[in-house]
Amino acid sequence: MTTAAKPRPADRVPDCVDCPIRHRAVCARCETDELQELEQIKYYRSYPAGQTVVWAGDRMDFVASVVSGIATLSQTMEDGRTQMVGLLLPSDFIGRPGRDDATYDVVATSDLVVCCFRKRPFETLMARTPHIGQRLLEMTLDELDAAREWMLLLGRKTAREKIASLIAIIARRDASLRPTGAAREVVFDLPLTREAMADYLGLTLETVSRQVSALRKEGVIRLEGTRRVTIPDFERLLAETGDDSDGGFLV
Amino acid sequence: MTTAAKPRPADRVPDCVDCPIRHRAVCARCETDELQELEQIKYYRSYPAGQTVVWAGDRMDFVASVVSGIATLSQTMEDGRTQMVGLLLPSDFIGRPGRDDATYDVVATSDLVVCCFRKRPFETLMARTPHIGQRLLEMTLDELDAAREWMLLLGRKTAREKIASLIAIIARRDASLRPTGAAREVVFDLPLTREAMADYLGLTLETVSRQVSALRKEGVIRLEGTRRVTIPDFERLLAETGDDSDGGFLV
DNA sequence: GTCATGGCTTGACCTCGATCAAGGCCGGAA
DNA sequence: TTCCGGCCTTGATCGAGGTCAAGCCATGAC
Repeated sequence: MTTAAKPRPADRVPDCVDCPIRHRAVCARCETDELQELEQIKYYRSYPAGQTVVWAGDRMDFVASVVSGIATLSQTMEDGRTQMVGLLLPSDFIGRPGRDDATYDVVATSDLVVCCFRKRPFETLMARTPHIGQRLLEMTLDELDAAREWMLLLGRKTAREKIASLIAIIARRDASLRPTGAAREVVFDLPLTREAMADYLGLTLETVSRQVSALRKEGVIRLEGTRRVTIPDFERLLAETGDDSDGGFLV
Repeated sequence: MTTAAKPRPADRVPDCVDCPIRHRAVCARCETDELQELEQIKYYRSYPAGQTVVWAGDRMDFVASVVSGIATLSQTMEDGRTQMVGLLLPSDFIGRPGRDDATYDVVATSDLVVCCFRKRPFETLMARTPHIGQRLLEMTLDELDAAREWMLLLGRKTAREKIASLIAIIARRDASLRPTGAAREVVFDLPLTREAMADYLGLTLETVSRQVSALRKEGVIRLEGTRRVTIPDFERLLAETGDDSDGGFLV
């Protein structure tokens, strides 16, 4: 369906790292007109670390995709107990086509840049462009698997296993994992405060702190400051997660 | 897009209660050919209560939709700890297009009838029929919301709140809720054993039993036998769930 | 009838993680 | 420099829920 006559925007933005949705859902498979249409309804927003992007219950007139930085998705009970229900990393999707009100709080954990699309036009475009919907279905199914994996963690794992699991997941996802050090060490920064980790794991921040200290004292991890983590032996860490030896988390 | 010339199968199966996917995803919006195609790749299976329908890791060459009965979705750790991650009621979808191996155990909790579709043809049909994918996206997003709501329950609620929440959810879903008794009482049967409830709530069966007894002794619920529950005052039950007063769970 | 079985309840006890409290560390403002 | 506030650590204590154990009750086999 590619129109040869028109210039192809895909050529202008070959890698398109600035806008994951367009890259992952559209570039590779859709034609020029749709790309241009997406271009017209998109805009960028950025938030400093700590700022709330969306409050649960707010009206949302856009959907968005994380470009850089980290955000969290969380719910809070009347009495203040809060549970994080998702961690949003670059390329993750925010918002739900077909729903007008936000269900969760979205908070920027680090400085954050998102690529927004006005919701109505996006929905219209989606209705006409199956690829976008299919890509979204794929992403949603992945998120569902991650949520269910997390249910096992929240319901059945011990505090120590929870901490080990979280560290393993973040380590796996983190870019700096790839250039593995000579000694197969993994080094990365925790993108979350102890409190945020507690909210994610269904623990208190004191318990998080104690368990992190315990893992450090036993040599499962090493710490520089409170954020920078070195994992000398990834297998050993995995053994602490309680997961099956081989793969474990899909997150 | 309806073809006037051909007989419309939708007329033959106006309510189509025997096959929710076809009904909800297709009947109302797609044309004859697709309906007939679905017809050709579908078949029914039934399982007695207690039987495992699919084991995690099994190869799955079908997707399916619950026609009647109740099934559960659960994961088990190496040492036997298990966590239920979903409750499948009639019209719920089983399986994931694009994935060949089952991620979770599916167990029939009551006698169960499912409507299966051979996976490859279903995927092919889906690629050509946007409505099916859209419907599936909608259902998946709902499941994701339910899973996240459950994460709050697992991570932050007390045993008593968990039990109250589960009872409220089941009561809401249950058909016999509608013909509300004169005194606004709600009566229904728990479709789960105490052990299954424990697996769902991240508790032990003893704790479930104790908390159910406590709610009974305090008059929040009444019991006939162990399964049949009467809720004399639904508001009072809701007050025990820890949820916001108004709506609460979307499940 | 009796026996076995599966599902449930209840009690006694213990442990893991929450709670309460104090203090350390570090970076930024004055 | 000092001071302050955010973030983190550690200790002491408490309690919700887990664990272990005994027993109940209904059903079905024999």
